[in-house]
Amino acid sequence: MKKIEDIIIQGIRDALSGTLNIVVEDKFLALQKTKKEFEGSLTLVVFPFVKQAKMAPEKLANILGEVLVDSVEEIDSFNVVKGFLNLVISAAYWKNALEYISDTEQYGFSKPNSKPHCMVEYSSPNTNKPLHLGHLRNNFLGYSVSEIRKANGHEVTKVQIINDRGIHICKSMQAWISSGLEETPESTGMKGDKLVGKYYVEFDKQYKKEIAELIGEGQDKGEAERNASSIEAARELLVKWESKDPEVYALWEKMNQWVYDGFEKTYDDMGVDFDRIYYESETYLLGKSVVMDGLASGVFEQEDDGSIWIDLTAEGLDKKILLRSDGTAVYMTQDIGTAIKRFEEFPSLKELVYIVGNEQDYHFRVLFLILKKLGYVWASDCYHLSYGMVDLPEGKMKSREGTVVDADDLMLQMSETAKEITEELGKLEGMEESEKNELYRMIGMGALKYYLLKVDPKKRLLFNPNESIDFNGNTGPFIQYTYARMQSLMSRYGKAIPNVSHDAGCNSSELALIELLYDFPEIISNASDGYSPALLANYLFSLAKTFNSFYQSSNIMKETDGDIQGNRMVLVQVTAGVIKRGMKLLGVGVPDRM
RNA sequence: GGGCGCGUAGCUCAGCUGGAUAGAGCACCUCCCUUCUAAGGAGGCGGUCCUAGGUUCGAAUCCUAGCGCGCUCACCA
Repeated sequence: MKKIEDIIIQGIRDALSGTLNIVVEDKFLALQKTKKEFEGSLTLVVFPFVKQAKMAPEKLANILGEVLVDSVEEIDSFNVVKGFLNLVISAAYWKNALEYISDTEQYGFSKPNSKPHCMVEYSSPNTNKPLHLGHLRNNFLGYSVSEIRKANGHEVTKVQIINDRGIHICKSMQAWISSGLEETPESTGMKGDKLVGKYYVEFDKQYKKEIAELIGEGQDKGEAERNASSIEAARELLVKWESKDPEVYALWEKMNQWVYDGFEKTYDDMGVDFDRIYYESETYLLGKSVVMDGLASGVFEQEDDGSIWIDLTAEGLDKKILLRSDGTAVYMTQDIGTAIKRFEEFPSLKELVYIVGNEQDYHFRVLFLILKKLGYVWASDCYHLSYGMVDLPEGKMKSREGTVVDADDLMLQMSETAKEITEELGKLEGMEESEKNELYRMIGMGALKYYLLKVDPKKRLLFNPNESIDFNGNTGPFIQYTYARMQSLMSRYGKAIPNVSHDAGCNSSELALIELLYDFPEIISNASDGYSPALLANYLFSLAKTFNSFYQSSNIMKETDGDIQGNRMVLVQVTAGVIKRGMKLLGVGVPDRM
């Protein structure tokens, strides 16, 4: 189906070159949506070429309008306000559009795997702590960005990297050992990640205590932090781990496994998945060897103490360490190795997207620059989707102050809230208990995911745990509710949805809905190119709102004209389809009733 | 201090590569369930778009400076 914008632009171009005998640059020939308070669907701003036309804006707009109405079949009428030419598109065109939408399978989506292969890295947790609210935003974003890109035709590989080695996990190990309790998830009934996290907290407590004691004995802060016996023990574990001391390695494997088991449950609850998992312990050695190669080729330089650096001062950045003097790897080392490994493993890869918080902006600038300097041409295909931190009303989440919002707790709480609200409304008569529970989860998770996804990823996000999350207004449940209403209409209608009738008239609320549905493909494309589930979320909200308005103003079941009723049912069906598939891209399910 | 980012209604946010009287949701106030699910709809109240300059026919949007906030500049991750 030919896009109305293209038809009109062509018409305008013809009118300009014909009647007015001027040629206008393409960039000025952009149509915009007509503002609500004016009549029409699309608007041309004529200011940019009044000079060329040597005419007052209004006169020019009127002339163009008249020519367009005559020459372009799809334009019914026009009106001019100052230099704005508002065009009214014929109902016939919109009915054709509706028919096209209704007849098009997977309307709005592009052919699978028709666009470049893209890898999306998200989640990327450390293995010493359970997942929290920040991870939720990360995971929901990563999943949704991936699904949106798929819908837009990209081949997508979802990956995560697990920071499974390093001093952090050694801290948990050290606290576990020194407790002497031999606690396991089985013996305590705790989720594995929670148990390991508990020991991380305990380590920190003990460590702080020792520091205070050492300071009391007259050491300065830096000394005390270095000399505390627990950190020395943890450091020793790390050294032993690197030399693959069997006992330490076994404990490391055991405790990491506990964490993985715990994470798996959390990922399952989140509804996210991965095609490939990378472990830092598997990639840091490659990183190290690449750094050594870079040293040999002169990209990097070595200090007297043996540490290896890159000097980026010429690029306006600083010097960055790539390998410690004792030869051990830093974060950057393994990230270099991991990126290379990925492009080797997937030769078709055309893009690597990192979903990582904006606190690491600098890290990724440096990483991409290093890869470029090392001569990897794909360095420019790497993109850091830098999302804003999730803040609480009192500021950052701080584990020390116990303000970290745990992912498992929050998800559970959302389902419970959904249950309370649903029971209060009491609309689930006759539904099975298990079905109800599934619904509560769907609504609770819908609220949570939508809440975290509706904001532009790049912006910081404020989360107020007390006010929690709304179920009214611009929310997931609002959209789910609208969908449930549509399902109710479909079952009430009780017969097959007919084809679009071209004879039936269209009221304004129907037209508004068709026009929005018409935008869906462009929204998918924009959300994909801009890595922004928020664009899709806000679109779905306005679609739901527009539907509700239509629902309220145009009674369907009571409509006596069969053609009109049929067209309305087509609208219901098509809107439901767009909402369902759109929400799925956000990772949110929609219920048949609620 | 250097670098990066942000500052729109009481609150949370939309406003894409400049376009009309700056929009939603929440909160507050009016109406609308003997009518397809009121988790809904219709309307009202509410804004010097941080400030000051500049570019432009036109600036919330682009440029410069200032103010405020955040992140970052580790042999941490």
